[in-house]
Amino acid sequence: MPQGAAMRAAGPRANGPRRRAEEIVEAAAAVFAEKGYHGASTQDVADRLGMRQASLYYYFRSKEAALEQVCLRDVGMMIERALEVANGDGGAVEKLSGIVRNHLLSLGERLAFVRCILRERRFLPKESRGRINRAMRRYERIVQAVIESGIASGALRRDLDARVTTLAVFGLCNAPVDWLGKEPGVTVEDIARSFVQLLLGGIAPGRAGR
Amino acid sequence: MPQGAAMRAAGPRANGPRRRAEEIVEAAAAVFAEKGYHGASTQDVADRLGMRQASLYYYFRSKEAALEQVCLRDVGMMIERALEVANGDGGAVEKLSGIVRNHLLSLGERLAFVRCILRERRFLPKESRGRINRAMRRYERIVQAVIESGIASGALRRDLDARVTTLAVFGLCNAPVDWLGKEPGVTVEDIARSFVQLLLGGIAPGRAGR
Amino acid sequence: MPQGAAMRAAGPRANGPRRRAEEIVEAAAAVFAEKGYHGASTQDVADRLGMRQASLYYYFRSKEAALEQVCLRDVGMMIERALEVANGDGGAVEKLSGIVRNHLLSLGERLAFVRCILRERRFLPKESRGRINRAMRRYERIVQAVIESGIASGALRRDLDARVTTLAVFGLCNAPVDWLGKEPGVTVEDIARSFVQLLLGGIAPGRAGR
Amino acid sequence: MPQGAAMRAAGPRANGPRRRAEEIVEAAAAVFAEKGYHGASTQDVADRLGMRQASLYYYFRSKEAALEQVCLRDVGMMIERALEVANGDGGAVEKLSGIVRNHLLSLGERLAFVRCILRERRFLPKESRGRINRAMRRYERIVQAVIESGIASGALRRDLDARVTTLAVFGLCNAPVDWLGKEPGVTVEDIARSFVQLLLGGIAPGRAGR
DNA sequence: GATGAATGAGCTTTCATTCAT
DNA sequence: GATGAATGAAAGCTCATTCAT
Repeated sequence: MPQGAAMRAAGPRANGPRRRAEEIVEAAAAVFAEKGYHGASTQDVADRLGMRQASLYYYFRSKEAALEQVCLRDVGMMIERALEVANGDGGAVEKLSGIVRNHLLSLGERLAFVRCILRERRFLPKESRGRINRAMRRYERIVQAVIESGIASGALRRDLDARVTTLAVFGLCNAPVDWLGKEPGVTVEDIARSFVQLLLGGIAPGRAGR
Repeated sequence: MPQGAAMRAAGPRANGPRRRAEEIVEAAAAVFAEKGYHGASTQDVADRLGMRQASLYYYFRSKEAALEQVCLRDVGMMIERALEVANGDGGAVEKLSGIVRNHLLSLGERLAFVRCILRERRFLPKESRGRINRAMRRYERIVQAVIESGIASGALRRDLDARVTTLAVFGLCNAPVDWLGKEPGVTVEDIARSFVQLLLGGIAPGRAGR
Repeated sequence: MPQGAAMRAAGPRANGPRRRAEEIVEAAAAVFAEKGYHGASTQDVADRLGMRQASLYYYFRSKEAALEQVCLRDVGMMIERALEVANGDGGAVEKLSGIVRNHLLSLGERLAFVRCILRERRFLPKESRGRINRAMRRYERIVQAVIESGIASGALRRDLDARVTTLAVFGLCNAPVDWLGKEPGVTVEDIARSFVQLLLGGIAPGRAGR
Repeated sequence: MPQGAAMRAAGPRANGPRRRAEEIVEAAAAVFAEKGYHGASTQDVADRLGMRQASLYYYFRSKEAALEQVCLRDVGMMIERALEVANGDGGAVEKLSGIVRNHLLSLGERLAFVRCILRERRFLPKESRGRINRAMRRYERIVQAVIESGIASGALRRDLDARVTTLAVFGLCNAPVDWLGKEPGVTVEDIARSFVQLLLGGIAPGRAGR
């Protein structure tokens, strides 16, 4: 368990000053992911940091503001990774494989954050929720563009509905959020390999003349 | 609150006494699905029924008990439907198609309930959460058994990992919980057709000799 | 001290149900008057009633709402009394005397309320503050109209500025809010008599030809 | 809050060190007058100075100490002005006019301070409140002495109650604290003239033989 | 069956204050 | 002189729950 132990600061101030805010965002992500935004208290977050609850408010205007930070933290990075792949060389199949693999890698590395983005962002107030949603739609559009161009070029099956396919890809790739780490013997790499295999070829054996 | 006059709805009343409890479960499902279990108050549930908040406690011992009822309501039905298909005639491909279609139909009909089962059951206390989890695992096992027999019989690709494939099927089929009704022009039927198509054949065109 | 002792309810429920809200308004008035709105806590109000603090919120949406009730409670009555006099018989001098006397009587009877109206209403949110201010201005206008008609008729000195005179009358009549009950041997009746005497004749002896 | 860059105002700084404390007293007076002592935060005071909140504590031991400074600041000056007039030449009528005029002038010049003295001093702890109260009573006694001697000499009406008259004079003279600056077209000079006129002659026309 | 009244526990947030630097 | 960081205490408010009626 890479998170349970040893995170109590040595005294007040042990890391750089900018770092403290990030520590809080990380603790908030972990706590919100575990208990849900509304099920978690700011005290829970403080406990995880060995901090007094009131001190959190030195760094964040409100609990909501902390959730917003959590949700914004990695969205940008995931989009950039996807964009790089989408703008790189290779056909639609290679691109999609790359995007899926990257997505699952991010998910494995930053599970708490992704959980918050997917499940807790809806509790944000309208405005900041809008900001996250726009980012997510940008991400979706990148993937959908790859799929559309694949369909057009014949790299993907011509009878696909691009929109539903995009939603399906995301649904599939986000699913591990619910069970990652709980399925013994299943690593992110396993999942990535299996999902790519499944997405591209399906679960039925090759259909020669279809 | 001393708010003088009445508010009794004319409609809902006049049904049997057993029916009232079900109305409450339905209201709770809707409210918990919309606001999250912890984000919803019992007052929210009462409001939706034109009832006083204290009256809910005539029907339910606690908020948690209501959530448990919500989560248990349809799980049984979904399992039965899956079992029927699994025990019926046809190969693994047909069975899987049938199960996916049924699942999506249930999801479309009882969206609020499924949302609660998927997202809110984790807030139940250990014991009742265990009960739901056991039901879900029974459901999964039915599907996994179909997949395993399909792999064994060659109806499905032999290089699949049955466990991950099962998780993938569920991940895919549960995904619409997040966007059903928000994607204009996409019906449950569309989704079912697309998902079956995708699951079985993947998104890349047929690969003759693999 | 007509308020210090014996107000603890015998059990829960001892007075009528509508009465409870009024008791709270009265307690709030007393507490806000004594400690200032921001210096008083809802706990202080609850303590004075032998009630739990949370129970206040069964009757009032917020601390601010309680202050609003306090401020609105007697304003209407004071205006009505003034209107009655203003619309009654008699010259401007008699009317003004009557209004001053009534005002001081109200002030003596409902000291805590008047203190809140005068000192604490400014802490209300814009909207409800506006409501109180409008009532106060209506009150002022009644008095100013009497003064203006008095000046016009010659019942009052012709060289007066009606506006400043009105403000002066109110300033004088509200002043006892700061010391009523603290000046030994000075009753409301004394004050009323003295103020009328002063207002009408001033403190210098009669000036025959001015 | 980790807010990187500077905010030091170019203007205020560069004065002597003693001056800074006075700036703070002035800012505190303005803020306390506007929001009330308990409604104002030390942050509000710091904001008004472009200062960090913690820095205030270099100059003042506590918020209360700042209020005490505010309340003491001008009381002495007002008393001295009153004493000068009281000990000067002229009859009671002239002296009273002078005192009233001076009081209103002070009030106009130092509105925030006077507001705090009148409305906020009651929130001081016993001891320092006592100090202010003693000063106020000294002030009152000076005025009351003038009134008493005026009554004795016949310069003022013989049927007056000296105590109530003193309270009335103060009540009247302090009233503008509530509306000064909000009554369009009314200057301190107007008020002074009107109040003297009113106090001495009342609002009814001269009564020759009373 | 249903509700008005009440409450204990807990929540987010604010704030005056301290202190090392 | 001034400040960033932290904190204890308390505030207003919400909420699930209880209970007499």
